[in-house]
Amino acid sequence: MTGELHDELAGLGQLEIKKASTAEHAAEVLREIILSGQLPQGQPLREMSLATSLDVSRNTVREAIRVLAREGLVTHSPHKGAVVTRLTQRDVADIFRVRRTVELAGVEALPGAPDEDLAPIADATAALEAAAARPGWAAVIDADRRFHESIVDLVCSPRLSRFYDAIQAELRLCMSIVDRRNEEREPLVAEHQQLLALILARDVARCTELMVHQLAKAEQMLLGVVAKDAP
Amino acid sequence: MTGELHDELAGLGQLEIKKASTAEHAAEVLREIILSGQLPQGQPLREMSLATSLDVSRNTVREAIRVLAREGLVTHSPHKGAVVTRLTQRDVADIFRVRRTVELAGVEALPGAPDEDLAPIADATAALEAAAARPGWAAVIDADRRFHESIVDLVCSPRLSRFYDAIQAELRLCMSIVDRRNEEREPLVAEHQQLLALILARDVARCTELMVHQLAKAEQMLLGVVAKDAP
DNA sequence: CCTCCACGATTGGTGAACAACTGAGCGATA
DNA sequence: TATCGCTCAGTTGTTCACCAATCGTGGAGG
Repeated sequence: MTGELHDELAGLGQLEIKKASTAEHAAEVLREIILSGQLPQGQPLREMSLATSLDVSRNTVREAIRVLAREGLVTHSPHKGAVVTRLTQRDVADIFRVRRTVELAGVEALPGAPDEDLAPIADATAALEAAAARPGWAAVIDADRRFHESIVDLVCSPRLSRFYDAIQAELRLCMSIVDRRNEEREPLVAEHQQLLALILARDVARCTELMVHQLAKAEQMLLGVVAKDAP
Repeated sequence: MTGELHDELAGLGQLEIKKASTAEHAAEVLREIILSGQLPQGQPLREMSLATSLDVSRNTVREAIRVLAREGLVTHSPHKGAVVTRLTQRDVADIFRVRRTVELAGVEALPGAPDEDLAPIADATAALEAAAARPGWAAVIDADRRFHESIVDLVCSPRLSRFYDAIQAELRLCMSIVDRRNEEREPLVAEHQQLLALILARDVARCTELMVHQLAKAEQMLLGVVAKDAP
C-alpha cells in the first residue's frame, strides 16, 4: 500500500512545491526581481507600494524584506527602510575570499568523494556547453552557478552549502550589472571543461591552482564593473 | 576642525549602541534564554505566551522567532510553530565539518596576517586562563568562543566571520546540555596555550595538525552527549 | 479496541490604527 | 551667505483586533 501512496505522490510531483508560506513566496518574487537586475542598486523598497503590487499585507512584505536582508540582497536601516544592496569593491573582494575558502574546501574533499557526487559537476558542465551554444546568458550563468555549487556540495555539509547559496545570491546581484553584450563565452566553457577534467582525475593540486586563477580573473572583472558602477 | 569633531565623538563612544528595534531586542532575550539552556531542546515556543511574558505584541514575537529560525536555534514547522532546535548527531558532525573548514582557513591565513590581528587570540587565551582559575564555566566557554572566533577573523572576511558566528551559536546550543560537573579544565587551557604558541610562531602545518586533533576530540565528546540526550 | 469527528488551541495572514522617526523645505538669525 | 531651528509630509515600527486554516486530542460510536 505504500506503493500506491508513493505513486499518487509521484503524480503530484509538480504541485507539491506549490506554496510555502506567503512571506517566503513574496521573498522569492522579490528576490527574482532584484537578481534579474530590474531594480537598480540602492533603490529603496517601500513597504506599502510592494504590499499593493504583490497583493499581500504590509506585515508579509516586512517579513519578506527581513528574509532578503538576512541574505544580504537588501540593506536595512532603522526607520529608513530597505534598499537594494549596493555592493562595493570591498564586498566583491570579500565574496571572492569566501569563494576561495569554500570552493577550495570542496576541491580538498575530492579524494574522499564517491563518484556519484561528481556526476552533478559533469552535468553542470554539459549544461554549460549546451547553454553556450544558444543565445542568452541566463542559462549560461545558471549552469555556471550549478557547477560551483556542486563542487561545494562535495564537502557534504548542508550548512556550508546553504552559506554558499547566499554568497552566490550576492554574486548574482553583482553580476546583474555586468554588460555582457560583447563578452566571449567560449573561454568560459573551455575553462570549466579543464576544471572538470582535473576533478574527474581527482587532481587536487592542479585543480586548486586552476581554480584560484579563474576566481582571480572573475574577481578582477567584477571589481572593474563595480568600480565603474559606483562613482 | 575634523579633529575637534573626532574628539567629541570619541567622548560619546559608549552611548552609540543605545538601542536596536524591539523585535531584535526580543530575539536577543530569547536567544540568551535558549543558549543558557533554560529551555530544553524540542520545547515549543508559543507566540501568545512569549508575547505576554516579554510584554510585546504577538507580531513582534513572530519576527523574533523568524530571526532565531534563520540562525538555526529554533526549528519552525508550518502551523505547528517553533520549537527549540533538537540537534542530532548528524548536525554535530556537520557543525564540526564547518569548523574544520573555516577555522583551518583562518590558520592558513596566518602567514599573511599582521601582528595586531594575532593580539585578540592572545587576549582570549589570557582570558581563558583567568576564567579557568575561577569557578563557573560561563567565562571559560566565552573565552574559548572568542579564541576560535579570532582565528576565523584572520581571514579578514566579514561574511565568513558572520557565518562562523551562527555556527558558534548552534555550538553553544549543543553545549548547553553538557554536564560539566566533573570535567577537567586544565587540559583545555593547556591545549589553547599550545595552539597560541604555534600561532605566534606562524607554524601553519603543526597548528593545523593540533587543531584537527582538538576539534576531533570535542566532536567525539559532543556526539556522545547528543546520543545520550536523544534516545 | 479501533475509527471518526468535532472541538479547542495555535498559527498564518490581513487591515487599521497610532507613535516614532527621517528627510526635505523654509524662514529667521547672525 | 551660511547655519540653525522649525514644521510637515512620508515612511517605518509596533500594537491590536479579527478571521481562516490547521493540528492535536479526546470522546462518541461502532
